[in-house]
Amino acid sequence: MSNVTLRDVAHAVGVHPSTVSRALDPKRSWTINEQTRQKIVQVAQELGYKTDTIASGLRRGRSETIGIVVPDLANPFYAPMIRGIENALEGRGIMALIAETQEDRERMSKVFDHLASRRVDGVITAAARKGDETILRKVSENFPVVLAVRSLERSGLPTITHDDELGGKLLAEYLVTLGHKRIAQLSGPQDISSFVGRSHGFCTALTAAGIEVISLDECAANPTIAEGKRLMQHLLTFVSPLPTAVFAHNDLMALGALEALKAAGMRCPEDISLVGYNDSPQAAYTAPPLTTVRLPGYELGRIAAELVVTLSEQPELVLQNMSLPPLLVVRQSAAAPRAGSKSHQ
Amino acid sequence: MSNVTLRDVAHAVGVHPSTVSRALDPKRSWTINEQTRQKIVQVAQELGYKTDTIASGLRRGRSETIGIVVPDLANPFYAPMIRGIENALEGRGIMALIAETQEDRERMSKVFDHLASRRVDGVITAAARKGDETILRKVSENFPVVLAVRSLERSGLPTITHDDELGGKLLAEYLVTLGHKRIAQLSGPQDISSFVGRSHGFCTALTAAGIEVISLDECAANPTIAEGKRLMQHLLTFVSPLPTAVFAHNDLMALGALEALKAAGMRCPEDISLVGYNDSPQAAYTAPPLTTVRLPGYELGRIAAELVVTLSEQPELVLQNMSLPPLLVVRQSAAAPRAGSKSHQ
DNA sequence: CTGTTAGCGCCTTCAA
DNA sequence: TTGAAGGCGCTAACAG
Repeated sequence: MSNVTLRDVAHAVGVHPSTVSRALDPKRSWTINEQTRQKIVQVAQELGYKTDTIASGLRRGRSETIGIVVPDLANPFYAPMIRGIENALEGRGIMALIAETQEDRERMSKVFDHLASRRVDGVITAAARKGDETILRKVSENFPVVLAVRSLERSGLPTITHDDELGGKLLAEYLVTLGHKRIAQLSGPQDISSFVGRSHGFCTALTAAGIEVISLDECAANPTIAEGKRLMQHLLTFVSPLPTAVFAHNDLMALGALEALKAAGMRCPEDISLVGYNDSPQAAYTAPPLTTVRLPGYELGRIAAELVVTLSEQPELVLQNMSLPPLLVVRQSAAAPRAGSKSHQ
Repeated sequence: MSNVTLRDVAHAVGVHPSTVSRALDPKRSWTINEQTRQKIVQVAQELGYKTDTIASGLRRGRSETIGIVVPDLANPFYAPMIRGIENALEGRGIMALIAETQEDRERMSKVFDHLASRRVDGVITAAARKGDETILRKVSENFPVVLAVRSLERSGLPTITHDDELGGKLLAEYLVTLGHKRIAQLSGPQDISSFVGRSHGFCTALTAAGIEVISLDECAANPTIAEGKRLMQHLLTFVSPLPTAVFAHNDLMALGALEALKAAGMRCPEDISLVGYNDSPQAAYTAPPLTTVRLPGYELGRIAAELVVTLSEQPELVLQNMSLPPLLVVRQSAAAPRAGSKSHQ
């Protein structure tokens, strides 16, 4: 039924397939007699003709497809970003192939193979980790690769990210303002730029305030709920006296930390204040609602999409990397330390 | 760099492209002399040859691509389902094009046009609403369309869903067991099968227990946080005496309802018990943690993916629809009604 | 303004 | 076991 081809339409109208092809392509339809064009359009419509993107792509060397690579589909933070990308794309008739690395380099490698084999016009990846430079650089010889959210030092790849350093600083200053003096952080994997940036901004700001951050001797293997929970348990067990405030490097880890807190009979923010990062869609609905930093995923997605499309059309273009500003979102998971807590010191 | 074609490999080895094509296809490589085959495989590897899925697809009439259509990417409930689908697909070298309808029929129509134009081998849609029958039936003449989560009466389309009726019943019985007698529901759109099923199972069970459900005169336009909030506000304003328990037709709506409750100074579950549906990833982390019904998204995704692949290979196959069982997940958003509340009666 | 020709990269005949 | 030929559906280049 959708096996209607250009030839069928051409035959029905009584013209050559090329003419149909031209008439149906906005960029070339002006070369066609207005009357013939209208007739072609009409007949095409009636017959239910739809351009075969595959065939067209083969001929033109473009697939009108871009890849989106995310670390973890279960992390709700990526939903807005994906949406931003798709919204930017749909107007251009481009569709997105979405794949997940699960923070595993081998998987990532396979994913990029698949995407390459499909001749995508470009890829946006939010899954870059230190050590991926070689793979990504090689891949980017075939099509533009845009780094989103996570950057990669000296990879030379165009990057749309977010000022994690400043975000960490905002959080630190906020906790200091509340009166906290014993402050810890639950670190995400240090081969991911975002977490390095957050950590650095956070620590620097606290040091400037004369406070030394309590960091565990361990980072999360992955920035997930499970790891957040594990690290918080670790902290509760081995750190004494306990901190009055904790910075979990993303909202997912904060959720896990919250769980550990509850399991240990500690209340948040009464006993320990907790802050996260990302302003994931669910951060406003946790118990207590999470104080966090907003990373504008939707906008970031839009921009990354526009960038990758531009690059796919003009590969030589060298564009400046872009960094979006963070926004502190104050909710209820952080409060002033109680006198009782303070006395621990 | 990845412009390595069959011809290049053939040239390098000194054989005909067909031979390379055969040697590299597991299903036909047995026709090839083992030595030549090994050499071809090796050279292909060295040159970095990757099958051009586009060209191959054009020739074979398969794109090794399937479409996933969801109503709302921001609904975290779909993440596990998408993951289930992708996991089932990746072993077969199939990739997924993901698109969102935002519960809008025109968008859905466009999405299917795009997918058809890309010659997908099949589509899994979780976005079906009453009235979509015509479009979907027509589309399914071109490639198999599998309905996931939401069914469509007399559409004749293969469906992997979940027993919403039973889910509603479980919730009703649980609330009755807790001692509730004044019970209301916040209904999702009634042109979506899931909500009809939930509502029906819920009401039937309550009627059997001699309780009449309080239903608002209005349903949610969409099953979203915003609509859940609006309906709960509506209920708090116009229903008197207030119910002691409320069933929000999905977790997102429950979140919104929770927000409205808080804004009105009511506590959950002390003043009003609340239950949701789906067991979305974040349901365990709300305040209070949400009592809900688990809809096994991951499994559902896997099954739907296997089904659509099977159908794409054997279109004539008629398979039975499948319905997965619900599971009541008791957390803390529902409790026995307080004496004070009861006295309202 | 429209038709002709050629070929994108692959795979499926058919022939050797 | 391998080669040759043809064409999937489309569009770019060249004629006319």
